[in-house]
Amino acid sequence: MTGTYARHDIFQAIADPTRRELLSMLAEQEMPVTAISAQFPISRTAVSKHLHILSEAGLVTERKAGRETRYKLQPEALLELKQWLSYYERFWDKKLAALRSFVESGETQDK
Amino acid sequence: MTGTYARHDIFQAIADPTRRELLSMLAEQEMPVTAISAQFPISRTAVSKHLHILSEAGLVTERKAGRETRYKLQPEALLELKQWLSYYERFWDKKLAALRSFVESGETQDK
DNA sequence: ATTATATGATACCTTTTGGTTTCATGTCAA
DNA sequence: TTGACATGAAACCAAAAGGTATCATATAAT
Repeated sequence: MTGTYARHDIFQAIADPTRRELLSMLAEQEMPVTAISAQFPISRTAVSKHLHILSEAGLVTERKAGRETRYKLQPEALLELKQWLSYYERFWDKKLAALRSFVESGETQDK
Repeated sequence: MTGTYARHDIFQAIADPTRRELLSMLAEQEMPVTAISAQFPISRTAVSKHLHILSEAGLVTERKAGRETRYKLQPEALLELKQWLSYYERFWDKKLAALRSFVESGETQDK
């Protein structure tokens, strides 16, 4: 955590397990920093830095409400990941198809 | 890169841009280390380390063939990522549904 | 007005990461 | 069997990452 939050992309953002936990915690409820960090063994400052990284990657939104800052999930940001993944899905689909036809041809031989 | 490759998970593995490039390069063809590293501006050793990390995460397979080691994509490993993502898809689906009904109710009022 | 709360900003520290260079080893070819 | 090629392994390095503690500031509550 560098202090100058220099453009983390979504892949880096979700690489950290703590940040993935943060995302799941913020999926259903909007929460302020103190309430969030109470759920973690690390300091409030550390949690706050993770939240900034997630925010920078567009995965959560920050909203000031009086003296607190409330965070919640911005699920649309995960679309980029979904698209990245979809490119590779065809490769595992291809392998599954190959396996299926192999099994089927095996059955044909047996009959 | 630590030398002792201590269990990288798939999220860490895909966090690095070089490693993501490696994956796309190995998606179609199986390739040996030297041929792979010729495509990158970094040293062969560095590429080799990235390949080990990907291999450890199950994203590529290593196969020794004579004096060379050939790598290729193991696309099934990405299933874990797909499952993680699918949990969040319902959140953005929910938002889309809310938006749609808002737009529709607006149209109703206009008529 | 004064105190307590919620958070951000800084400075600092340690470990991990991504990279390099050099050396060792196994394999192929002449 | 000697040399060239493909890799792995080790030692080392600078920068980034994750974390802490402390200080400053804005907002609420008494």
